[in-house]
Amino acid sequence: MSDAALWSALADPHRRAIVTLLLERPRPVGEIVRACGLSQPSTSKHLRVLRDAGLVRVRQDAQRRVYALDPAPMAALDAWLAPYRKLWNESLDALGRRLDAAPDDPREPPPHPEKD
Amino acid sequence: MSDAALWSALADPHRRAIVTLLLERPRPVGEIVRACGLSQPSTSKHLRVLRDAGLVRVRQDAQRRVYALDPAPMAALDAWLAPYRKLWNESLDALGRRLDAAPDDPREPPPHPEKD
DNA sequence: CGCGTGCATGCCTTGACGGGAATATAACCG
DNA sequence: CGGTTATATTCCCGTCAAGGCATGCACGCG
Repeated sequence: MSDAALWSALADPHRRAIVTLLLERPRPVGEIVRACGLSQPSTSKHLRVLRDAGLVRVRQDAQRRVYALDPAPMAALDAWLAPYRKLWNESLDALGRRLDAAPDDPREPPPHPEKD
Repeated sequence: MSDAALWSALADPHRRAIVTLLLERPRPVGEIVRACGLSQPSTSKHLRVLRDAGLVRVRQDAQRRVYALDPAPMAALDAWLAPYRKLWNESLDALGRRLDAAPDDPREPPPHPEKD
């Protein structure tokens, strides 16, 4: 599961900030450094993690390295999330209904927990 | 922002496994322990993290604690992911068509979206 | 009641991670 | 070539999280 690299890459707030930053447009390292208020080495290390996760690609422009977002790996997140998506729609929907509905409606859905 | 709790909760592979496990049905702790091969205390601690992130709810049934998934917080992940979703659709589409549109492209390694 | 079961919590150790400073590397400029 | 800019890498340290063990706690049962 190389999902692991993806999740752990995005688990860090600074890295999510960088990704969000690159959502607007590609940026050179120096700009990212200034934007997220970290030291240049730390930023470079974060960028390395993102690169290893496949989330960003780098293009060399003279001495500068311009980092660009590659959103493709996030499709894996979306795929992982997919089974839950319909669930939370149901539950949010059911919640609103329940708060507003009859006092004695059934609480347990058909799929009953088994086992003793 | 409690996004942090959510992301860090799901960043751990064991916790993702637990969540996936609870996707099928609610389960008591003992069952989760057996399923993910950790010690009971470790499992309980993971469950605590998931509970703090709002991802699971617990129902007491005699001595047993039955954990159930609460997918609602994942909507936040979905929301975060939303801006990228259209991007990766575009890029996947464009990827097969024109990998390199830059006129001055130096020599980028072939951007292979392969998983290892 | 006391005891066994099922789970949570506290303590401790270890390993991974993040941050900064210093240093290395690469590219441009003169 | 030497110097300067822009970024990557290394070293070191503090912090934190994960895991196991021992223990505490609640509940049900005999």
